[in-house]
Amino acid sequence: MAAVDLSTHPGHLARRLQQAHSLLWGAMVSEETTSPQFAVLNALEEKPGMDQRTLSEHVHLDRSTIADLVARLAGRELVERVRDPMDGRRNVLKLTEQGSRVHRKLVTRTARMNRVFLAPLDVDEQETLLRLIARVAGAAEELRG
Amino acid sequence: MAAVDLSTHPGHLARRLQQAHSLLWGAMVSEETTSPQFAVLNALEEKPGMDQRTLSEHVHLDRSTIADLVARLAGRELVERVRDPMDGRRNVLKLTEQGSRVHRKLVTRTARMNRVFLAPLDVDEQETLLRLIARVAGAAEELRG
DNA sequence: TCGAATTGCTCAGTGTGCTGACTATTTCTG
DNA sequence: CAGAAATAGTCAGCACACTGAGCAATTCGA
Repeated sequence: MAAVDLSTHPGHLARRLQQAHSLLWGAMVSEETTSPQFAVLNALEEKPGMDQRTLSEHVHLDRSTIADLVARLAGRELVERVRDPMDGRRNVLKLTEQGSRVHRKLVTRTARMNRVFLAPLDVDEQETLLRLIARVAGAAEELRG
Repeated sequence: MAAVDLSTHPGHLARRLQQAHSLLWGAMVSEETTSPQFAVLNALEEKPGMDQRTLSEHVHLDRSTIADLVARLAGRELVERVRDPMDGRRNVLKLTEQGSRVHRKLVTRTARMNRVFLAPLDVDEQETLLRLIARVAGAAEELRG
């Protein structure tokens, strides 16, 4: 059977998009703190005191991945992770002073990076792209909740 | 500083899109053969005899990742990898009989899966989404070639 | 032609991300 | 209230994906 054109395959394109993004992230935002790590810092800035399961739902990562990721952030003392005295199963998470500082710094940089990343498109197209991706991803996430 | 809305961040959306895709891939296409592996099989179906560097450019993965990936495919005897007698640096790659069979089977399944994946959008929107992603990813890839 | 640069691959190390199995704790139910 | 079910987290194992370092083979240039 003949080979297919991968540029019509959303999965392949999604991977390329993410790959391109992480390259630019390393150059323009941070080499130490990755994009998923930023997502975690951002979620904890918004809602301090979350446990890991709640956090994993917020940033759309599973519990194992969150555990690793939080452990790294805790190791760098950007996140504080303590056992909930009310419920011994939960880890309660919040940003440290330093974590908050890092988050603040990255917010400005990611804004700048996103502009550069989307620069090949005009403003209407940028809005369309984000909306369409969100619809497809959202629909798929809903299927398996 | 206040937290930002990650749903306006293309990197975060790209990750979610890819994650949703790989979930559906596992359910509708294959549990053994991943989407990047399919990309490799597809490239080798189109151009047998490629070396790993050329392959890595075709599927937009770096040499190390390709090496791992090809090793796994070779282990499953879907790909044949032999040292080029003309140029002792190169590995010459091609599909085995079995690799070709697997590719053929997955082509039909991925087509079906892509339809389901993009079903939340109408046909115009689907075309737009693919085109916009390709433009952003392509532009970024060009920057660092 | 011989040394230097280039090229292709491999390897170690790190991070992301999943599944499935296991542990500990809490909650629910008879 | 005791046993069962549900919940939160951890751990092992696998795959993807990158960087940077190193090795072997080829090609280029003085």
